[in-house]
Amino acid sequence: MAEQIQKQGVEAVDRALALLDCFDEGASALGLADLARRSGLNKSTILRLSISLIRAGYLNRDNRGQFRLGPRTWQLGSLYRDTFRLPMELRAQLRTLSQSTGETASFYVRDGQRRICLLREEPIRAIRHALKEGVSLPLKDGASALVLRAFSSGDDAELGAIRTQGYAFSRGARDPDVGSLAVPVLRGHKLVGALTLSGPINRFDDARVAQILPVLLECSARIAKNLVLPDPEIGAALPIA
Amino acid sequence: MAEQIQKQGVEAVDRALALLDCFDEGASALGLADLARRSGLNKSTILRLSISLIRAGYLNRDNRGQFRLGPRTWQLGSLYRDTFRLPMELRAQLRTLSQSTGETASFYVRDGQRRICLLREEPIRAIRHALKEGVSLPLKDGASALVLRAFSSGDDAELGAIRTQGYAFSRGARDPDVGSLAVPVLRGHKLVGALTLSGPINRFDDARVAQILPVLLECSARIAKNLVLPDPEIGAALPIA
DNA sequence: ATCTTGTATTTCGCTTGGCGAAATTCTATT
DNA sequence: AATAGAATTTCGCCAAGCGAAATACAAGAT
Repeated sequence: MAEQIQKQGVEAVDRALALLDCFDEGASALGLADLARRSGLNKSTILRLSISLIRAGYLNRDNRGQFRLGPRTWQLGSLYRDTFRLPMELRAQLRTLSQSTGETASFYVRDGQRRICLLREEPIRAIRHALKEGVSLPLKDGASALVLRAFSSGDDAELGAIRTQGYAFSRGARDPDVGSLAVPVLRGHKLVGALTLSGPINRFDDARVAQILPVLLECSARIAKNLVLPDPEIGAALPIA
Repeated sequence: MAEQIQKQGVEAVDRALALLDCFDEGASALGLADLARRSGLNKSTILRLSISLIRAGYLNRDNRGQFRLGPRTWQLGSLYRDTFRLPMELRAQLRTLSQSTGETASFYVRDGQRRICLLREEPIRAIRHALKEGVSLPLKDGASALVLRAFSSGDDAELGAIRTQGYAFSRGARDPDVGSLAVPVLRGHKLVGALTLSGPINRFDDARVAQILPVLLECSARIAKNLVLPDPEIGAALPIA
């Protein structure tokens, strides 16, 4: 009774993608040895895989032979973002929202059983919620998670309350230091994403919420007005299982 | 003397990445059959490869079984973008630049023998230069290409002129309908990228250039001032050969 | 209800792609 | 020159993964 884990997929591809996973904020350039250490792969394997990755533009090698991410990642990512057919002013809206409230404004979309931070704008302020674009978070806790679930077709349960009040508020649910307030952005009756304001928990009390909620709602309405009509028919993807 | 093309890299990886290439503006959701047609791969191969791609988040299947790009693409892309350590206000700067001039403002970086449009902001105007973020263009023609080459270490030749005048202007070099004006953004003496304004060729005559060049230069200076000091040591990547 | 057509998924035996230890070459540093 | 650390190439063995074909599923049409 050795291994019961079901192996599926294509090994070589798993490994190649694992190489890309080696990069992160702190490591934007990695030598062959670094990559080998981080990925646990044999150097010759890495070299072989890298040929394919480089050819396709996902990876690059600079002057010194260091590996770096390639431009294709950004291109593909942009394509993914465009999938949601968001109005191009959305970013500007987030920015004004962030400036007028002094908190981090972000836009989340649902992807299967996760939520993705598609866009984000931070205020210029010492203490603020630092949030990286692109991060994938669980759909379990947090104001945006609640909104995304409450307004998704299918999913429902006791989230009816949120659906009627039209917003969600959470204090320290996912991260004990963070408070957040989220409202849905709808195209007709279909959910597009969640518009969220978040910051240090102590700044998010009931009084403050009462103060910023109207701003948030008004912004959401403004965004919805600018959504192009053709519905991309995205529909919540199936759980990645 | 059959085939002389040198085969290298890992076949399975090439194929998996080829799957991702099947998606584009017009095709954000593809059925298995579509994918097979576009990629030329066997359906069972696609299914097998897709398991790995889905597991890693590069691909997704929606309710109807259609394939879509997954969130990891955006995450990786954002990581690539952050590699350049650009000030977060850069986007806002582009926006004001675009608004005050009425043309498309963009920021290009060099990546090997190509230039990548990292960020872009378009004006709200009937006729404008539509440019997609993430696109990779040759380093041959266009104002931004000239700037990127003129200010890269190593590369030089007769581009000295551009280096001394501090900007490049091009009319219809790459695309016959487009005119563009570009200036470098420098961190110390090292090139970070090119700041560019582009639009329909007829709006880009000498008089106009004289008018917008100062705005562009001033914007570049403002951006440079906000660049965080630690140089990421990017260095032009080697040609993809 | 029964065909029909298009699409998706699973099976399975054969073969070739690709694995990785070790040898080799490159490039600093002392 | 000598040493060491990193990058690259070689090559024989074997299982990973290929794909044709069979099967299952879904949606109209009759």
